[in-house]
Amino acid sequence: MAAGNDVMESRIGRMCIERGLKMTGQRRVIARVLSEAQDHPDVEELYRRAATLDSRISVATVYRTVRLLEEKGILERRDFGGGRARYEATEEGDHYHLIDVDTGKVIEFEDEEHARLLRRIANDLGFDLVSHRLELFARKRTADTKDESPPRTTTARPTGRSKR
Amino acid sequence: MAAGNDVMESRIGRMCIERGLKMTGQRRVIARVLSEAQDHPDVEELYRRAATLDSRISVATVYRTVRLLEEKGILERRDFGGGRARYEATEEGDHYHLIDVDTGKVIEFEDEEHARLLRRIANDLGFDLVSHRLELFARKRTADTKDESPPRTTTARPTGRSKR
DNA sequence: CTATTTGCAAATTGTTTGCATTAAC
DNA sequence: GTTAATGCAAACAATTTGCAAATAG
Repeated sequence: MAAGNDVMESRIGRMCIERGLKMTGQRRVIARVLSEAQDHPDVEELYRRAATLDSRISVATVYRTVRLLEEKGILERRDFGGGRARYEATEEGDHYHLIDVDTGKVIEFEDEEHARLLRRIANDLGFDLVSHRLELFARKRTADTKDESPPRTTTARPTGRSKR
Repeated sequence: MAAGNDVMESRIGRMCIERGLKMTGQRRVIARVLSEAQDHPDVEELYRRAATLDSRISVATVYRTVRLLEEKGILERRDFGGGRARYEATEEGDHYHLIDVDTGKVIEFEDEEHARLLRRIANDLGFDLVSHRLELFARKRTADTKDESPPRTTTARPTGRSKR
């Protein structure tokens, strides 16, 4: 394995540079943490992970950084309930989140049909869709539950990333 | 016009009684304010309106009351961004909100197809849908924008209530 | 060098809570 | 009467900010 795990700028670090952001030590660390996150951490958690890599970092800086990166379009803020904002790197194409109400685990999925439907709805009301928010809160299906949904074929599918 | 605007219990006031809640003066006032609201007021706004009708009322009571009514299923809490919770009376059938990003105005709409689609998505992922959240953020269509949506007929339609 | 960024602690914002007092039922 | 509800102010949790010191470019 060849991965300059300390010399090379993280993916998000590179994006920061592209946008002309000053790369301080703490910013680089936070960028790395964000680049490596496979979940949707809140600021507290980001701070914890960042502090592990470099202890001279403060929560205030984490707050300032995520806000900055959100403004730059590098990050997206999510609200899965529970009062604290959670973050994930901006990705191509919309995806949505299903939150397991029992475990808090977050599952991502895509759904083309859905995105189209929303755009149409806004259009029908005389608006252009700027953005939207969708969260499903659900519970793992119990073995016995019979399939009651229409027989139509599915467009939904998990994107693979599974979350805390 | 015949409307005992002070003698009769408001719609939500009646619901409180049905569920055996003790009807204090302030609770009655808050219930009336909620019953008459045609929008999605936050606590601050509810407090302002309630205080107009009866000044001996405190924000704490408004907070306690909306929480109570939400637990009782009489009210629903919404989050349209902006940090504060907003409330509206529980209604039959799901409806969604489109927030005009320029004016902050909220438009409600229903969409049967949509609700079905969400249930199916959860199902396909192996879950039973417990609840969901959907908000559209949009901008009034500029006159020139051509219709680019599929020619299929619409299921979305405004429910009539238009909001702040 | 100069403009930004950081740390720290204090400040803000939305909301909750403890406790003595008041009011429903 | 008793139990629950209220007001007030203090407590909280998440996030923001002022300012002097540190640092990237």
